[in-house]
Amino acid sequence: MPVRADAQRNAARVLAAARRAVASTGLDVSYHEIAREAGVGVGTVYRRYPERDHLMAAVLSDILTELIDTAHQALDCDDAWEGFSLLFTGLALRTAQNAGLSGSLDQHGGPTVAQQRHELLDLTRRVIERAQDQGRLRRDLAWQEVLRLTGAPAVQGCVLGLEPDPAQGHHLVLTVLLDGLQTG
Amino acid sequence: MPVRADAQRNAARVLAAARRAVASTGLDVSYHEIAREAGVGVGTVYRRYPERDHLMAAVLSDILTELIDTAHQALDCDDAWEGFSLLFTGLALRTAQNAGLSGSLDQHGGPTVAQQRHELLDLTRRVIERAQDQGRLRRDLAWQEVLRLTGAPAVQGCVLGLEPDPAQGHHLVLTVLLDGLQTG
DNA sequence: AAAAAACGGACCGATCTTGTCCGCTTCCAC
DNA sequence: GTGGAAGCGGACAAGATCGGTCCGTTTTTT
Repeated sequence: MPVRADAQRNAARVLAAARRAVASTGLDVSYHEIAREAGVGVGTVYRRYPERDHLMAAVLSDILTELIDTAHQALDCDDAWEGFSLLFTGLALRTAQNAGLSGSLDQHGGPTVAQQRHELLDLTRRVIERAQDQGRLRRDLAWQEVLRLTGAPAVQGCVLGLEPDPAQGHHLVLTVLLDGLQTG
Repeated sequence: MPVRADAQRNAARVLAAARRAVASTGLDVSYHEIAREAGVGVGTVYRRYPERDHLMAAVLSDILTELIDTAHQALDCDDAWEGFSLLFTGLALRTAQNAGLSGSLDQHGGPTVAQQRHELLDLTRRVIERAQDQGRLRRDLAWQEVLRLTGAPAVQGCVLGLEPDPAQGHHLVLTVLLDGLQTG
């Protein structure tokens, strides 16, 4: 007996809703809110993911899959700087969108997530080192340090009450960061 | 009849605790948590600040006072770039430390806070424009945009699980940002 | 030493979260 | 069609947390 059609549809809805909810609220978002966001009952969410960690692992895996794809595209660019910019932008935007995630990837998420993260990390290192080899990217920063900079645009707001324009804001930070990362 | 000694001591404790609590949790931190942090009973906190807005105004005013001081130091520097770097670093660090504040300065905080913010904003604009006049700071960014960039290092964590080294991390982001902001 | 001032935290009601349970609905096989 | 299994939804119980009060106790001052 195959999986019922409505079950499959709802499973997709729940995962998508969970991604949105985690992005806006953080990893500690409640099941009820995810259910509301998905337009299903809480029971459905609990039935699909009896363990909170499984849900979070699914969400994280979803995000990592997209990033890994971007990393492959970056490696396919002939121009190493172009590839680096592409991946750096992708990482920064994802980080910003999922600011609530913090560093808690370790706790939640099983071996799959760990493996995906390792894969992404390896791809990223290659993108960065390649750009450095071509002399386009500052060499005074280790690749881990460059990576850490992708978190910079994850700005929530500003003490000074300036409206954080999400569309232009990110673009602005990224421009200055990339200019700062380029070799003179 | 003068203010009792223990009352004075506790008032200071509460304000300091509130600053710490707001910095780590945000403006919506609970009175109970502030009391716990301060090592006093909740009653004491409520007695001192019956209105939540008054407490938050006190906290914000405390922070703004420090920043205004930094801004004056910046204007005192003969080298405009040096002054800009000083203020930019100060703003960025404070922003990072108080990431939870978001843009909600407007709601909370009375006229004093508003006035202080205005003063800080004005000083900052002068520091930035002076550096641009001396040809040391990129002119393709309006001063408001430069200011917005100070929020960039307010990184909570990284999707990739790299430990966000608070000491070195900030320094790193700031270095690259400042390099990106400098004129070629 | 006694009055005044301040303190602490138990306590109350309201709100929010986790997790369960069961009557109702939807789907699939025949 | 139709019957029964699989899935659904959301009311509900139990626990945590929050804002805010109140009063017996401690501390300070005179």
